[in-house]
Amino acid sequence: MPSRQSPADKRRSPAAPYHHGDLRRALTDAALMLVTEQGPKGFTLTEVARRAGVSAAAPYRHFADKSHLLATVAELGFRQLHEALLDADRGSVESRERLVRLGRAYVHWAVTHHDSYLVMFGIEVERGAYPDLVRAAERAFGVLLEAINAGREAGALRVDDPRALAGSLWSLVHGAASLDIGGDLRNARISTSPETLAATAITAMVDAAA
Amino acid sequence: MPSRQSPADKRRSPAAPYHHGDLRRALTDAALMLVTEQGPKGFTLTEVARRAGVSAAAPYRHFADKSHLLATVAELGFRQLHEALLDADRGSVESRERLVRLGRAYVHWAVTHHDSYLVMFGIEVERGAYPDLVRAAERAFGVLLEAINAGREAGALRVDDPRALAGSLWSLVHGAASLDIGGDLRNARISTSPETLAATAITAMVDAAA
DNA sequence: ACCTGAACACCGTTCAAGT
DNA sequence: ACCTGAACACCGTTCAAGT
Repeated sequence: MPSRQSPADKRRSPAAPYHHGDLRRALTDAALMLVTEQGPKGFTLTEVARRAGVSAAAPYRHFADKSHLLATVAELGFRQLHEALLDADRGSVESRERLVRLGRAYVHWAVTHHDSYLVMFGIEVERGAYPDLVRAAERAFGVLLEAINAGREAGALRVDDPRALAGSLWSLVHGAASLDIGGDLRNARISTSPETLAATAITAMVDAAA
Repeated sequence: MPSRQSPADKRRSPAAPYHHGDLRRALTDAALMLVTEQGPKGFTLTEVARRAGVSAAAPYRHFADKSHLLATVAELGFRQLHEALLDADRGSVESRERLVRLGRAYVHWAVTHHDSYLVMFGIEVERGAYPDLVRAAERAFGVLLEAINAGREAGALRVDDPRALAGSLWSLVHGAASLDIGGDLRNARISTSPETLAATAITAMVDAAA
């Protein structure tokens, strides 16, 4: 039998773990787990509530609707991706090497977190409607932009619109990741890894601007 | 009042337009219309049946499930895209010009048929499970592959794995189209059109292999 | 303030029954 | 052979009612 608990421990009672706790947090945790387990297809608000131990109506106290909860999951994804890019950016000096590393890291994070990635770029969440989400995406994008600007200031890159180059590079890595995740590269019998697909193209693009 | 009809005209009777006709065809037509009207989000098998004038259960005589019908819509999309690529390929001779035109045409078709494109590459339909769909996609991809092979045989392109180059180019155009459709380019304040984003990168990639 | 229970509208899917 | 009608399980969402 469970040991007696003082009133201060009420929130940790096995019978009612979250009802007095941080339900919002519990829901996002459960949502992230559900997404990585079942993918975005099997994602159900009812199931998330079930896992958090609350009724199906409870989430509406904390999120406007299902999209809103998914947007929160997507935001967490962009934060993680941001960290992964910063990690990859450590110690790089030369522009080409730096951009290739960032590209590889982007694709690698995406394919190893494909379910999160699908939520981040899927049609279920209208990204423009969630300012926090847009900001999180922007910060991740900023790592790429900074690498380009650094190369430009160092004279290694000759480019009039850094955002345009960043857009081309982003298109490339997003495309490679998406086609790999969707199984389309395999269906087209392309045996090269999406990381390498991106890396060789990045090399060509950077050299063209050198 | 409607004019009398002979028994042979029964199928055109206003009260029962499709019940004796080609329901399968009527359903794919209605599905395509619904997708282009509401997008893949609002796509409902029940609504498709409603538009075709049949009960919600009727589609199951012709399609295994909702995914199967969507796969058929996706297949039609790949056929259209294939045609658009063939059109763009007419009269091109020089490799670089040819690949840039194909890239522009791909992105342009995608963004002007964004709802079809989302079905073609969305998570609702597991493409690998539909051989006809895979073949249709392969044929469209083949236009790109042929352009690369032609350039290689003409000595204009120096590339050991044509499928790898094709994969990089596909990643680029798919990424540019997807980011544009999802509103992510706008959110990131990238003002360059996705067609141009792709075109400049393609030029760089082809030149690197020249 | 936060959560439950019940309700509503709607969907995907199945199946016995009609023609 | 092809379609209907009714049914089932399940969802997203709302709201009055409980604590």
